Amino acid sequence: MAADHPFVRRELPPDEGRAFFVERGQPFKVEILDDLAARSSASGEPMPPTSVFEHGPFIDLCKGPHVASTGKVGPFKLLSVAGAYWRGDERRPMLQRIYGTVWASQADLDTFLWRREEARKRDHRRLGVQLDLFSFHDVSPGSAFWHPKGQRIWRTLEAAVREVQARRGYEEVSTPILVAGKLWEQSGHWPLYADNMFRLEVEGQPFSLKPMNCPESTFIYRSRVRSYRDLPLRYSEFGRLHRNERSGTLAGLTRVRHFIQDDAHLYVRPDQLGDELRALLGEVKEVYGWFGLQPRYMFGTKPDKALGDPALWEKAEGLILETLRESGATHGIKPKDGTFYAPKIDIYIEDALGREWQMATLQVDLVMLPERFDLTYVDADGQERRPMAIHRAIYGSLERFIGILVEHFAGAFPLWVAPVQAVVIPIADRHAEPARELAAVLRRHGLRVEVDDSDNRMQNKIRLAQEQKVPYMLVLGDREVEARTASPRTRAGEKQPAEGWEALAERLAMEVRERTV
RNA sequence: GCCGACGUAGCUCAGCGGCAGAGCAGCUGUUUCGUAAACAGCAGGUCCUCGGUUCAAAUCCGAGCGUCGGCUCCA
Repeated sequence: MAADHPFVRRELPPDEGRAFFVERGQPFKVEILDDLAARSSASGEPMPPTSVFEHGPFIDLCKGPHVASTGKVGPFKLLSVAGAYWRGDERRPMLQRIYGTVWASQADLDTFLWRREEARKRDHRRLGVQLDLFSFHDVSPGSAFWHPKGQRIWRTLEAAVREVQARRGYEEVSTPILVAGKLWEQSGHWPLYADNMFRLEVEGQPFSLKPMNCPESTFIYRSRVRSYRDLPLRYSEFGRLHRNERSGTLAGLTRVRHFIQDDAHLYVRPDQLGDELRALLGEVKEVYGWFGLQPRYMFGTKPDKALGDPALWEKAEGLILETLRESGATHGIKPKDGTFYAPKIDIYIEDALGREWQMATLQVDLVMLPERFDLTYVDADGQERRPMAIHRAIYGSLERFIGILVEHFAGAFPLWVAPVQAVVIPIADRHAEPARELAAVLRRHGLRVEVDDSDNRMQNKIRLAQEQKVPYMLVLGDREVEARTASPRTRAGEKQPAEGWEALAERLAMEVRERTV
């Protein structure tokens, strides 16, 4: 780079260019040239000349453009080395790829690296250890072990969505984890997805751990004759799922083999579809609002290999689009991104670092559950009709959702989610008993509270609570014990005026109830 | 699954053929303290596992497992 070699573009006649790379033993370059030749002969256009760039002793095939010389390359840093399949095809040879980043100025490069470092610091795998939320062990790769504090978060999120579901007319069900292979033959998953399922044999019969809940919920639907008056039926299930992800793809909580979904299946009459979709969009908005997240919607339309009546698809797609439009929500369209049995709406969010994540999903199932499992209801005219099924998950995988929350908040969860909402800090031993009394008052208001009655100094107790990202530290010394007050300090470092115990408890409980972000 | 790197105390890491180390955390004692680290002592190990090379292996080689960065996959 210091040598400042100029990049020189040269054009060679196609056959000469090809011969050049053959001679140098570069089969991949030759393949690209042959493809170009094949494409131009197919389109009838003349083969363009082969353009190469050279700088110093190095000559390579490239369409360009390039910067003028090696000295013009901005501040850069090489980041990593990894294998990459030739032309992205795993059946083809793997090449070594070197990753690097180049910026116009040193300041830009520094900013990029700083952001990268920030992301590393708030990595949920790192914070999960630091905050004692969960761990991973090689006795069960790809499956989280939830520690008490992580489980508190889990339970809190679960309770919150249960509350919404109860209010919105869901009924909770639970179905077996271990199911016969014939279920997946019926659903159509067996031939396609058997590799992704954990399979085992029970008394000579194939069984599997369920990778999804949907087929089993149809057994509850079919357990009796359904009337048009029964619909919509909304079955929610916190289903424990196992998917045999390939070992190299596992990553913390975001890509696991075992997870729990806040799943639900809604069985609706065609005339109810619009109302249900509207309600579901409202549900998504409500739930994501608790975390200050703005959902964005992506409409995935009919893929080429879709099953079912095209007219039905068209009708469903029309309804979805109309519902999205009238909801006023930001939405885009991903053509042909639906599943083979359903057009769908995927929900995306952007986190605090500007990264985009796919979260919830709503699928309008026209085929799989209704037809493959032969679902019917008796309509007003006495005729048997097919219901539609909506698959929906709001958090999606709880594991993944919590992982994303950890990174979004950098471990500093909103009060209502925080596993420890307040730590009471007695300054000296003589304040320990009143501190326990204060904690009892707070717990009566449903708050998750700990007392740090260790013989550490107050400063150290604050530091520890700060490291655990506890929202409130309640300091208790002679003055507070005398007045039956406590001096709150927030994890942002703000010192709040001393406050009476009962008033403090009510204030925090209110903040929890309102799910303030 | 594929390519590459990594795996040492609970955590973060050093050591890289010749006695197993540090800081933090833990335990014990002293200290009772006013808003981000009191002091001292003690204890803590299958150096991921198995095999090989060597007089000698945490260290070198091979295989397996796991993790990380990518690739592919993600119904």
